[in-house]
Amino acid sequence: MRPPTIRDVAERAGVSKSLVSLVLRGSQQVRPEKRRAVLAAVEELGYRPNAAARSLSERRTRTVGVLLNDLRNPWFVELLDGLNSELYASGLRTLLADGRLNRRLGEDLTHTFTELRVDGLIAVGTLPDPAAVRTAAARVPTVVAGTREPVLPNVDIVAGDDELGARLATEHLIGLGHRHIAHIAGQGVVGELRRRGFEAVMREHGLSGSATVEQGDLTEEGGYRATVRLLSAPHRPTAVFAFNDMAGVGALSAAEELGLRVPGDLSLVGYDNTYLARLRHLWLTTVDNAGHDIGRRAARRLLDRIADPARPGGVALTAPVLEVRGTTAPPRPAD
Amino acid sequence: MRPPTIRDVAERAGVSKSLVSLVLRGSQQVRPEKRRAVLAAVEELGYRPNAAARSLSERRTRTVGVLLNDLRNPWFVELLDGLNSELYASGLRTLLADGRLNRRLGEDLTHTFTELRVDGLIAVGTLPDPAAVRTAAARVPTVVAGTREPVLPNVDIVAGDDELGARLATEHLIGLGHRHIAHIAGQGVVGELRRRGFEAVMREHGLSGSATVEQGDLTEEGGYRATVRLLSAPHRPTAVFAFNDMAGVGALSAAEELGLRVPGDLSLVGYDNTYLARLRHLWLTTVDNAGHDIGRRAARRLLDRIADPARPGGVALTAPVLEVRGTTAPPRPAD
DNA sequence: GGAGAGATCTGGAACGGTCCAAAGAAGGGC
DNA sequence: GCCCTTCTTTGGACCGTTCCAGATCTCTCC
Repeated sequence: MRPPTIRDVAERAGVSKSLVSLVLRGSQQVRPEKRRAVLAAVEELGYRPNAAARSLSERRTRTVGVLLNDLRNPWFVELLDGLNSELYASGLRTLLADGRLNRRLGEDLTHTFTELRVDGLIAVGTLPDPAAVRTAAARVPTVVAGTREPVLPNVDIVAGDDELGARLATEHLIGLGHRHIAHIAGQGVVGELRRRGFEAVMREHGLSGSATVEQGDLTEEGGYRATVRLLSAPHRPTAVFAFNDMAGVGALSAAEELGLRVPGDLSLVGYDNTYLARLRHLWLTTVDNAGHDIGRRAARRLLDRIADPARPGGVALTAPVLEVRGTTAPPRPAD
Repeated sequence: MRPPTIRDVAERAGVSKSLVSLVLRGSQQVRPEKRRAVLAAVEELGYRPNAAARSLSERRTRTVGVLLNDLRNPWFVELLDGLNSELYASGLRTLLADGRLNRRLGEDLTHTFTELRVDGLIAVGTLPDPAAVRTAAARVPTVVAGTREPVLPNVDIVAGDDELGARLATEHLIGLGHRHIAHIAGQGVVGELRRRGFEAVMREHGLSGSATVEQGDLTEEGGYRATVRLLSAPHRPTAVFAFNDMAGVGALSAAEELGLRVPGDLSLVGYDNTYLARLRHLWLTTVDNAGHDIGRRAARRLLDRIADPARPGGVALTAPVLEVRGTTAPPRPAD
């Protein structure tokens, strides 16, 4: 009971397998009656082409591998959405691998992708093993999306302008009248860039002295802990700019627990404008990092790179936009 | 500049391609020195087997297709996680397709999977096009996870016991002393089952008269709207059991906006125990639906079905557990 | 009626693996 | 030294497509 092959179809339609192949690939050089005969046979047998055989022969898979850091991070999912839609429109399917899940395996996921001979590779976010991306990029057209590293010879980078985003958030808080502002920092290059933007703006306004940076991580828990530390310090900040929305929500909880009202006693800005920030009950002021757009641009870059693998790599930054919601306000006049 | 093939490796190692194949598949029948020579050649050439060629010849792909409803739903992601880990352990890789994204395409995703000749198929959640699952299931071993339909001849179903979960939530509220309880209903079979569980328990306690059902959907927005309607009615409920956590969070927002305190003035229960419910700032009492566990069980079912495609389909339900957090309390005595 | 030009159609060689039957090598017993 | 058995190794068929060179058909024109 094997699935029918192109030969079965040919036999049924009374033509050669080559003609079936022509029909299926939409050739114009086929007489209408033969075309109909072939299509009828396809229908009757329920024939489906075998993708493995096709890609073996064509030497390409029309498939792009996506190496993702963490599916639980809503921002990545949004990026993925943009990526998918653009790639799909170009007839490429997408193969997803979550690196977090298989962290132990390290390089293994790129191994899988190279064995599958994917036509391209997209690395989303900071990955556990940058070396794996390097070796993969030597074989397959590769684009890095949503982060700024690793920087590699023939690899494009598509990301948000994190430094600018951090500047927007900080300027907003200063504009409201805040002076003593804290930043909950993230990890990796992205964390570094956002911190740098924060510090630069504080410096420009002569507020370096009242700028605090507390290390957190990408989770709610990390944001919570960092905020507890910040708010128990002798001279507490009146505003907190968190590395991302998750950390921002953690900060919200900490403030509440310590009896501070947001935004009355404490202003709060997140980052990414995930659906978390849009939940009415949180309604977090945040920086919109345009995940969907970044995904689409990464896809287009990859298509260009597949067409011309040797083209020099470049960095494309998307400008983020501040999204003001309910967690920011001027500080208490008494302050 | 083609990637090296098994023949290149054979030539370099001074053996036949068959021997290379044997070494790579771990045969014990190879003399150690030859094995070493082959492995050295593999290393030097950077050889990677071609998955397409292999699956063409082996007539299987060691790949499972996962048809997902919506990656934005955290519960599905958790299920996926369980699925992945179990399948990976059995040497199967996972191919993910988000049906929501490609809704217009309808059956197209199962088409893709059948063309790829995946060894198995997992349909997660209520899918836009159940007919597509039916036709796919006729060709490929299939398991439905996280929902109760479609019921098909040779298809297993692995899901949470939604009716039981709803009963737990309702019993909890009644146990706290609530009498007038509302349910925000979801869509599809799952919505139906949870509503049924709610209504059954209310009836058993002679509270049918004070049970209200308001239609919502799976989103925060839907939960918000439904709750606004519920709370503006003349005889407002003292507790709300929402179809899922998202809707529960919407309800939380609505209550707050109308000046009701949770859980003081209104108790609230969600469903799924997603990370949303675990956010300290929300701290939602909810029903843990064991997504990870369901994923693993679905994977095991699929493995069994791949081994014996003709085995009769069955339904495996996981018992959910109530997770009491901060949004439920006894009603105001005055009530 | 035949040549020439297109339009259609076909056989067979890839593509890169797996697997099987059989060849070759090595060891054991007489 | 020879035959038999057990290990190792190998050539070649096959998996289901695509693609190319050439075969065959159909027309048109002289």
